[in-house]
Order: sequence, then structure tokens, then C-alpha cells
Amino acid sequence: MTTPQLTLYNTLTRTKERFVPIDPANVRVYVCGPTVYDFAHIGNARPVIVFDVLFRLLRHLYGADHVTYARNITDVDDKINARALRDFPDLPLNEAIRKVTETTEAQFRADARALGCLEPTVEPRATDNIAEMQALIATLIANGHAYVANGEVLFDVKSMPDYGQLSGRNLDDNLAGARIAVEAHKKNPADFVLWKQSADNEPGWDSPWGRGRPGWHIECSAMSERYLWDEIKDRLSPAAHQHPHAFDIHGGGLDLIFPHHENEIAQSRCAHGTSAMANVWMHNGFLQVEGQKMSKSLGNFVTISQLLQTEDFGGRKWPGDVLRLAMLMTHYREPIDFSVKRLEEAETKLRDWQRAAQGATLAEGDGPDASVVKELADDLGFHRASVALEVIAKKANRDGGAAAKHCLAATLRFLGFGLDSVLASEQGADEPPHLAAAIADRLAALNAKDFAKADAIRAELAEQGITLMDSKDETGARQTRWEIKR
RNA sequence: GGCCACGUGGCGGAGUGGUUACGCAGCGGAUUGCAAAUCCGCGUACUCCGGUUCAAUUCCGGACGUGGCCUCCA
Repeated sequence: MTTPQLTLYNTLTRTKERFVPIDPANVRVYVCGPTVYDFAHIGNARPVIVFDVLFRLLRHLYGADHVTYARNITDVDDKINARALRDFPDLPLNEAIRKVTETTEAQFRADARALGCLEPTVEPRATDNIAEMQALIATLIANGHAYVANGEVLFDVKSMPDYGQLSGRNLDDNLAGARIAVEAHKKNPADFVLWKQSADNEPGWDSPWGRGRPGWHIECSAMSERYLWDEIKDRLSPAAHQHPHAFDIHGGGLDLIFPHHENEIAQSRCAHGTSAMANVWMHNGFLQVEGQKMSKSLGNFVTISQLLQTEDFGGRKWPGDVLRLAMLMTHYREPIDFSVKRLEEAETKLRDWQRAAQGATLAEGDGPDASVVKELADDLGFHRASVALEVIAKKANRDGGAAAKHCLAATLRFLGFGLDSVLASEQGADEPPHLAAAIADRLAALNAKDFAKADAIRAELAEQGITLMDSKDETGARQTRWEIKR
């Protein structure tokens, strides 16, 4: 089997391109992670899931030990401060902030796990990288790309001739919008903050520019530099050293293209004097909820944990991998209208696959089917991959489909799906009490041709959400399997 | 106002310059004591208006519509 060529859509060039890693032995990916001030909502779940699929695919194509995936945790931010003051008014600010960020971060990790996502290779926190940010800022000042004004350090966008490449907009276009507040101390209205002063009651770190805190964009420039270049550069190939500081893929939501990613590029390229921060820029599309923009005021704001743990959405709880499939049913760059119906469809599909894969025993090294990998390798064509999966499932359901069954199970595992999350079976440990006795009674009734009694037992179980499925074994004796809706 | 996506059957969702996936739901059949599960089969679409072409859902232009960014945001 030949390894398929990976193709990815690059926002920078607005085309699908063959993916060529700078160093195939060290494929490097950075994705903007959450700002930990509140529960992650289902919109946040999309990039987490999409880039998890990319991570899994890269590990498959290049080897699990040859991919570094960094996803940051932004734990310094004015929204966090506000939340800390609101929720813990009696605590000292730093302690209150830690409470907010620690609980939110733990919740985020739990959510990501429930969605079937692997942990990234590194999950750096902004507050652990303040020194790196300060060093980067100092370099930008020394290079003439940043200046101090009014107690702030600002990036000078005019100092970068090709600023705006990623978003495809130039500074004059932005000015025409006239929605950028003009601040007198800025040389140019589009100049953005690298470091800002903190009041005594705000979190802050000492710096050459006074006690303050970093701007948002500088965090990602500093952390990607540290974890995708500085700390691993000794292992990188000579070819990689031809392109110092640059890494392979940078991802995030569509909304981050401007200004966040644009500004990251400006900072990193100007600090290091390079022509590219990352070679490929990938952005996932947005989602709406039941046809409307998700917002707190509309009351359709749904968090991941609400979906998993409460009955707020559709009157029931949803398994994490159903949410995962609902998210992946649509290509990652297309918009999604998130709805109960969509979740139900995902669940139906997942249940079919899990039924077809039931009974397979997997070994550790069992990998995905080539047809599925091939579709994913074409710009993460998950939907086409799921069609390939359906083909395998059909084979598995036919007589003598043991090989297909095994292949299906291995592929599901590879894609991050459980094998029984929407299916409870006799193999499961959670058999309801008295079920075995009820089934035995019913079989006895059937053998005595007492269909009325047998059907009564079946109806009673159905009310408990248990579905019975009769079949016959090789000898012609009746067998009963069961499933629970959960 | 500027920039960027998108518009396919009841729903989800691929794809293609000519023969029009796939899934769900629906319908019919096989199987079943009856079901369920499974298998087999069937139907309906390419926003609108121009243009290019022997031929467009697919290419070009325009209109309309939806969403996003331009300010914190996945």
C-alpha cells in the first residue's frame, strides 16, 4: 500500500495544496486553544475535533512519534479578570484568577476527552511563557517593528510592507471601515498592543516597559516559537534549519484570520526576519444553532458539557462521540447548522457502525482502512471517508464479514469513536437487573408457542428502552440479543 | 462601505462540462409467529437571469439570498 498524498486547503493561498512537511520526521502543528474564562461552547468544540482528526491523520501518515501538536491555553486575559472579580469578589485577585482558570481548564480537558480527542503533544499556558513573550517584544522594538507609547508597546504595522497577506486586506481597506477606534498614541490606527500596563489591582508582570501584561496575539507567537522551534530545533533536520522558526501548519477558527493570525504572522516574521511563520494556514467554518447565530441573548448558547451532561438540548443527554460525528458530518470549512436533528442523524449513523463492528477484538497496532485514510488525506474529506466506512459496514453485515467487521472497528477507533457508546449489549457490564431472567422467560414462552406472553414481556422491556432482537443459531435454536437506548 | 465564503432532492451531504454519489426519512420486497436487526430494490434536486459551448448543476458575468470578518470571539 502506498501512502496517500496529503492535500490541504491553505488560507494563505486560497487553494488546495500538496502538503510537504519541512521535516517529515518532525511535523509541527499549532492550533489556537481556548481562553479559559468560561465553559467551552459547541462552537469551540469544532476546531478541537477537526484538528484532532488532522493530528490523528498526520500521526498515521508520518508516525505517531513524528508529529508535534501544540495547542495553547490562554489564561491571561481581561475577560478572565472580569470573571474572577464577578465570581470570587472576596478573594485576592490572583487567587480568584487561578480559581477561574484552573476549573475552566480542567473542564475543557474533560470536554475534549469526552469528544474523543487525543491530548496534544504540548498544551502550554500563556502565564508560563511571559518571559518568552517579553523577549519577543524586546526583539521587535530593537528591530524597529514596535514602539513604546503611552505606557504600551505597540506593533508598527507600517513597518511590515506585506502586512495583511493572510486576510487579503490592506490597511487602507480597513480604514475605510472606520470602525477602528482611533487612538491618539498610535502611529497607525491598525497598530496593535504587544504589552499593556496593569493597574495595581490587575494581574501583571514586571517588564522593561513597566508592570503589565501581554497582548493577546503575542502569546501564540511566543509559544509556537518555543515549542515548535526553540525546544526541538536540535532534533530537526538540516532542511528544517534552512527555514528556521517556521513550522508546518497553523490552525484555528475562521474568525481568527483577522486580526489574530494576521498579527501573529506580523510578530513572528518581523521578530525572526523570516518569510513565513507557518506554511499552511487552516481555518474551520462557523456554526449556527437551529438556524440562528449562537448567542447568549438568543438563549441558544450551548456548552459542550451541557450537551453531554444535561438534558438542556433536545431533552436528553448526548454521547460525546455523537457530538463528534455531528460535527464531522460536514466538511470542516463549511458552515454547520447545529440541531437536534443533526445529532439524531449522527447517532443513527454511529449506531449502525457500532452494530456492524460488534464483537470485533482489536489488537493495539490495528490501523484504519486505506479507503478511509485516502479520503481524509484529501483536505480532511471526512464525509467521503464516512461513505467508505458505510461500505465496510455493509460488508461486515453480510455473511462471512469477519474481516470487514474487524477493519470497521479498527477504523472507528482510529477516528476517535467508541465501539459501544450508543449501544449497550450483552458484552457490556451494565446489564439491567432481571433482564436475563426476563429473556429466559420469554424464550420459554416462545418455545411453548405462548406468543401473547412473549410479546407482553417484550413490550414491557421496550418501555424501559430495551429492544430485543431475535435470531437463530447454527442449530436453529432461538437466540435473543438486546440493546438499550442511552 | 470594504473583504471573504456559501446557495444541490423532505433533511444531511459528495461530486461532475455530457451518462446525475451516499446516508437518514418515505415506499416496496426478502427474512420473522409478529416485531426488531439485517439484506435487496424504488422515488424526488442542482436559487434565478444572461453568456461561452454541440452540451452546464458543473466555466464566466450579474441578480437575489444566507453566513462570516473588518471590534473580544472557534
